[in-house]
Amino acid sequence: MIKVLLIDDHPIVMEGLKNLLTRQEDLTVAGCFSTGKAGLEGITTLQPDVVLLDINLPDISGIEICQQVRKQDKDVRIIALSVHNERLVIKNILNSGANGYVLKNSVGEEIIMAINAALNGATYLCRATRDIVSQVSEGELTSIPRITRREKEIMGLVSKGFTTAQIADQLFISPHTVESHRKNLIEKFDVSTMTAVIKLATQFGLI
Amino acid sequence: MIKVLLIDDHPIVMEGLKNLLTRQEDLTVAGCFSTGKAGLEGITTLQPDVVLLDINLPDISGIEICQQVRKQDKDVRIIALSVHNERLVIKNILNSGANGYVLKNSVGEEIIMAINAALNGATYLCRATRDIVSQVSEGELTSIPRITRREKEIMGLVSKGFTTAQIADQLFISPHTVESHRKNLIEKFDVSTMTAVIKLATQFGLI
DNA sequence: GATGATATCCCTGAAATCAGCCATTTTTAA
DNA sequence: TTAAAAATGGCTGATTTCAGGGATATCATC
Repeated sequence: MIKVLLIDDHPIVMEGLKNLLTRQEDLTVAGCFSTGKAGLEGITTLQPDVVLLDINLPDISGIEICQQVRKQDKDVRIIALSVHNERLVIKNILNSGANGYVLKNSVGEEIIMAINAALNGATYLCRATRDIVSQVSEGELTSIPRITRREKEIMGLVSKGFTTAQIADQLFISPHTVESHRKNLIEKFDVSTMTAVIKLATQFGLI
Repeated sequence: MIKVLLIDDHPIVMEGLKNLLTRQEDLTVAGCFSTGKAGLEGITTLQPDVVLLDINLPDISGIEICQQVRKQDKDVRIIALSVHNERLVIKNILNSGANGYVLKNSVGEEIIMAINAALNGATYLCRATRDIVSQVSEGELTSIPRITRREKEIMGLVSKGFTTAQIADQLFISPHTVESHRKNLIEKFDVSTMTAVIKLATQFGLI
């Protein structure tokens, strides 16, 4: 019996996954967790064979969870779930040690296939994702950067339409400092404008 | 027996909803649709009592569906489902004639409560949403603007980091025209920068 | 104690955006 | 068919952002 663990903060999605998995005779749902922290502990204590992991979690990002699990040298198979079909996410989650990537708007069969592929040591990517990956040469894809608390704060204010000067006023810091954070963000995301930063950050659930 | 119709493009969410609803003895799932177009037809032919409607659909937005149903003078109850908890969305969906708003990360019981409230002629808002609405005076909330195809195209390119001149080149139009579109977008979204436009557009699934 | 990451601050000049106007043509809807 | 909406193009000037260099203080971790 293959033990599957679910990590997703949407109870309805969780319900759907549970329903889907329990229909499979060779699978059993070992545990369900709605936060990254609880999920990590669950992986340690329950020792599942496969983890279905939502990327956008309220506390820790799925990517970080992936990395932490891999650091612990566990050979559990991880299949990432996401609503977004973005190059950066795909590249990053796979680099973090995931064994599959399935969009939430894919059909249930795809998830079963992803689980089976992962168990066989393969990596399953849903159709739309596969196209993207094959289109792009590896070098083009960069990683989702690690963002500091202050940078997150700046992004939030920028995305609300505040200018550098206004943000500086609100945070009681110099406009120069805000400028520095902007520049760092543009560099970290490897883009050329803050608009692009905001789009990515919004998609990744960073703001 | 209360007939419920589901419109959502995520099969897993659909599965979860179906599972949740069939556990209720007084409810029956009359139909499931994954696109707005099919959903609208379903409402006409199946005459459900309640519709659970995802806001972010691939073809027509949930808000437009709401408006169209109301224009046809149907007294079906509509409960909006969304992952986002944004003022604009809430205001707009309620103005479009929805009888409830539930976030997808809320528990199943909330959806049942929303259905019951809607059937009693009440409007149910999940907790997080209620707070937002009560915080803000009606006047502060504006509407999600209607965006043209060209404007959508411009937003997409802006969000990728292209400058006005680069976009003009790509679309074989004058930079002045691109400027016009930018200005219209900023005005339509009632914000002061394109960064804010992009954040909202991303959240609303417009790009 | 050293190292690295974070947060703070400064400068200049080029490039881009935004605000405020207006006008024409084509397409769509009433 | 008439009116409204969309897409196109234009101008000026003020404001803002971006690129490119810096520097210093703090804090945690190793």
